[in-house]
Amino acid sequence: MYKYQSVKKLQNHLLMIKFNKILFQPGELVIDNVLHCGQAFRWVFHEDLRQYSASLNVGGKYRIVVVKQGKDNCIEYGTLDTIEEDVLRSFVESYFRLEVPLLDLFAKDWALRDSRLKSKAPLGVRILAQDPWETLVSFICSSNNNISRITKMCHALSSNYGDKLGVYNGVEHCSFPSSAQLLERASESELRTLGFGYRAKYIMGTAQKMQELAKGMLSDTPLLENWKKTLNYEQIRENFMGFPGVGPKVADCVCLSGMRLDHVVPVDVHIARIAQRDYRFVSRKRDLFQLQDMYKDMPITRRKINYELDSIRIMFKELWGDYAGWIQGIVFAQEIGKTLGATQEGTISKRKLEIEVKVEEKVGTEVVAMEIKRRITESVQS
DNA sequence: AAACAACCTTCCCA
DNA sequence: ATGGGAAGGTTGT
Repeated sequence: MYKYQSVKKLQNHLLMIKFNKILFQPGELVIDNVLHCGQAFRWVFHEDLRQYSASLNVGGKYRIVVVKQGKDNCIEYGTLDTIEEDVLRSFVESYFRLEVPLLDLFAKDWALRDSRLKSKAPLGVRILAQDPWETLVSFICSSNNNISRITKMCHALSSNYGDKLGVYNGVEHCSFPSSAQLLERASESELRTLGFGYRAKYIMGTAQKMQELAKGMLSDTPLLENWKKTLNYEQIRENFMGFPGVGPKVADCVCLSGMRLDHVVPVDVHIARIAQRDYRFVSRKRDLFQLQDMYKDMPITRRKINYELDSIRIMFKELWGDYAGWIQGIVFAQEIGKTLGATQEGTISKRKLEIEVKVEEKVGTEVVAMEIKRRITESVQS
């Protein structure tokens, strides 16, 4: 009897969350695809509610945010927190970069620049505006690693070393730890016992380096945001590669998904394969010399860069333009397919799901949607 | 500058 | 069932 009541109470509590909507064109944003394409690792999927929840840095403070895909071309968002409605709304808009017109850019710019894209659909895949410090640490975890374990590691960081924020639908949410909190609460050996492997040293080293850079002043996200005000992309990347465990790929991921540098194309093994297989990329001596000259005053970049991969990045930047990183996100998602997510029990299961196709309205016929789906399945298998 | 082994752990697949 | 290989790389030689 009591049990039943408490369950009832819990459900009522859930219902008390007020969801608000943000409307957009059909296909502008497909949450399932965006949150599973390997740029965000701490969203929890609630299968029963068809909702996602996470703790996110909203204006300098981590808060629980809940989102779900609405029925008619919209996202619904809510929170347990006491945030003013317009603050949360503008946060969600900027987190999903809704000011960027994905479909327009795709049709009127990207597909014209690159005829290979004409046969593809953006599938609502967007680049997020994530917290820079969390993005930096998350992608340090990503090196030579699979998404399943990266997800576990990011959750382990917040639940072990972050601040408790509250429970949503049975899932406890914690903030992502600051560099100071990591230094205070974590250690390399403990991280190793938590399964971080050799990345344990990188994470503690990066937290340490961040504290040194801050010199007691601004640190973490505010410090990294300041880089954007005074430095160009190459300088920002040079700075990021000053952290241990951060090479060109990780630095570029943080630039794109944490610093909103939309033209940056992180070149991993898959993008390199696509460049050679689909775009007939061959490195040219002249380009490599040019790059060496460009980086002559950047010692860290010179030490860590792979010139061949960097010239792939530049090829795509020149082909795809100011939003090259967004196109990379779309191409990558189609190459890899959707992989996994966290369920409400906290268990993370590998499940090779097809990318959901929700572009029927836009494209028109179901035949086209089927064709896209078939192509994705093909690319996942290969 | 470029190539290559080593690196932690987990998951997948033969 | 059991073992090699890969996973959105980085580091040191």
